[in-house]
This record gives sequence, structure tokens and C-alpha cells, in this order.
Amino acid sequence: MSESVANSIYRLVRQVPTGRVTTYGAIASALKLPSPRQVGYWLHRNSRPDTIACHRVVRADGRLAKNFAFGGLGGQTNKLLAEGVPVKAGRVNLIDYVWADFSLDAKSLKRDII
DNA sequence: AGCGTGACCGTAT
DNA sequence: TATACGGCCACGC
Repeated sequence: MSESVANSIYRLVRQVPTGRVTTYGAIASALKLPSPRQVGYWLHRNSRPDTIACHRVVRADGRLAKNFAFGGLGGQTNKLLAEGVPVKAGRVNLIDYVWADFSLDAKSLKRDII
């Protein structure tokens, strides 16, 4: 089912280090998904924001999710600020804070399995 | 099967 | 920097 797609997405999101962010597009391309929209869809339906740091995923230009499902735009902003990621005018500086060094090998898959 | 919707993206103005 | 527009594709109705 497409649940496996969701788990793949969550697995990658859990690799993003504290204090860094990644983008919907980076996740989509890492998983070879046809469209980044799918990433947003599954993060929105994520029922475990406590174990999956979905707030570390931002748009390609650094802007945050307009309709962040857990506390709205402000909720995502606060979570990032708490981790030391500056947020100005609803966006982060990708040049300094983006991270996309995902590992897809079997070893990390086993470690990060949900 | 068609259609509207969306935690998107790139380009143009 | 900010809208606008078109393309994108999975989902739900």
C-alpha cells in the first residue's frame, strides 16, 4: 500500500539532525517520488509528530508550511527556534541550515525502521 | 471516470 | 521581496 511510501518518508525525516532542516523536494527526489506534493500529504497525515520531526521539513525556498498540522505556522516556527534554527519572516536560510545527506543503505534502513 | 484540493516547485513579472 | 500562473500527482468524493 502507499503506507510504505509514508514509512519511507518518515524514515528519512528522522535522519535530519537537530538544528537542521530539509525540503519536501529533497525527500521526494531521494525516494524517487514523482511529485513533492506526496511528501507534504503524508507529513500532514503524520500521527506521530512526537517521534517524527516533521517540523524540520520546509519548502524549496526556505518558507515554512503554511498549514502545519501541529500548531500551525507558529508551531513550526517555535519548534525550529527551540532547536536553534533562525526563522525570519516565516522562512529559514537554506544556504546555512539545509541538510539532505540521506542514507538509503540497508544498514541505516534497519536502524531507522519504524 | 471526472473534478476539486493541497504541509509543492519553477519561472516570470 | 511578493504575487501570479502553470505544472505536478495522490486522494477523496
